[in-house]
Amino acid sequence: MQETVPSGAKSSSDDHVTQSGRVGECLKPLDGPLEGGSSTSTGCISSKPDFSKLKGEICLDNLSIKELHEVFKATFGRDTTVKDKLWLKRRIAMGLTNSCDVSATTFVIKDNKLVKKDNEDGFNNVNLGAGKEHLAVAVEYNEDLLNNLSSQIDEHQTTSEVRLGNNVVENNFASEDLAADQRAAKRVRKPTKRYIEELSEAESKEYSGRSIASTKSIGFRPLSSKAHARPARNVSLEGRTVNTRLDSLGGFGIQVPCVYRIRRSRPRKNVTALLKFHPSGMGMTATFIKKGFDVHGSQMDNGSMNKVLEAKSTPEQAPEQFVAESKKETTPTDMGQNMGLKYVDPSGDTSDDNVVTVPTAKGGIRRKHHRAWTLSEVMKLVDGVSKYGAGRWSEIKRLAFASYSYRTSVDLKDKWRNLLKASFAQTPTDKGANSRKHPSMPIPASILLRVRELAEMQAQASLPNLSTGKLSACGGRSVNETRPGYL
DNA sequence: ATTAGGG
DNA sequence: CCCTAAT
Repeated sequence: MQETVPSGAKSSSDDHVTQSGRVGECLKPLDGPLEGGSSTSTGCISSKPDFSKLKGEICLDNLSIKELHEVFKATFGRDTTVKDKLWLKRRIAMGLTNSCDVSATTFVIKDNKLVKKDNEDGFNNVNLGAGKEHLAVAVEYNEDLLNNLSSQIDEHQTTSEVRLGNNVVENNFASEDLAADQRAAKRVRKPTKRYIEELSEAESKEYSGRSIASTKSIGFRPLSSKAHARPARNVSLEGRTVNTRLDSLGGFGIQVPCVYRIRRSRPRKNVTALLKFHPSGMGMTATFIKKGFDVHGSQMDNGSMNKVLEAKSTPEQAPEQFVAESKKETTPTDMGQNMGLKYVDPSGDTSDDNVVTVPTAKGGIRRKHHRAWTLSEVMKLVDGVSKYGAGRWSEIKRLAFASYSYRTSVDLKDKWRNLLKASFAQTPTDKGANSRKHPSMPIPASILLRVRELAEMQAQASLPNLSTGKLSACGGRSVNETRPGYL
């Protein structure tokens, strides 16, 4: 590919330089666009940054956009979509020189310095001292730090006043870039109040420093605390945190930024539940899910072990907020396996949750809680409705579902709606019951029946004056006050 | 804060 | 389940 870029193809402004040969900064790039290009030439498809691109003198002016992209990748460890040549050059120059001072329009990088080609300085700068290795090392180092930091940086540059030496410059650029890319990708909608609430909640929990599972690796806290100028403001939009995952790419130890989402937590009260909280069900495999289901079937009495996770080993799989802190040490796969093996304690606490990632049509992925309704829960719901009437869900929740910290009143309502639908849909024909292919939810017919009865009663109760006309407008207050279960 | 509905 | 509009 690189041969397709003849020297003449570039602007004519440069070619004479090489002929002068006085210093020869651009010589190598022209022989083979980049030193080592021949050795790596076949693998243009390689997805990992090729640091050999950074060796030796770099004459950015002679590079095609494609090559610039490669250099960019080698420099920053990530791809860019920017097509602007000048931008790329400047950007790379800034990255390599670790400085913003790249006012020049032609770029030759050498020994960590920017060399202007028709400048006498170039001549004086010929001494190739001990620059090369330093360059490569420096790049890698910067990259590392950069990713670490930018992972903690919220996308709105709250860190602009952070001082961490020269690297700050670089980091801000990185985040700015990242933000730009994402903006181009998609404009996410503003988070709702609830999102923000729960996020901050999750964070405060994090800070409250509960003694979490044994394997919690701290690692990130100290750094992050430095990185945030304003921790309170740290919550990024749409509830995502950017973390880095250590990729073992070709032994380079490159850190690839990836996006996690903090677990959303429903429980707002019930502190005891929170205390018993423990991470579980992370990185489950398909077989594991099955296991979980079996257990569920055998003793579907507590709401704790209905875990349904997608069988993916992707990093965003990790459910709990500990994800934010566990990386570096354990690769995602490691973690998944460990956790998978030690799936623990389906004992009946009503507190833990789990997260499922749901692919969105727009390409995004979002996580949602999912907790299968157990039979006991359904029963409680049903007789809760029978007692207090459908619609009085806050009541039902408070009285009949006190022990279940999840299951908001809205959940109850939704479930009831679904039950109604199910009960009315399936009953007419008995065949319907048999025809269900999914072993998912047996749906005890008895309950369904009861649901239907209740539903009818509710319906009648809410239409008082049409019936016998005896009780309608008399007693307490509203018509809803009637309690079908007792009347 | 709760409810009712739509998605 | 999630998200919103109405109360």
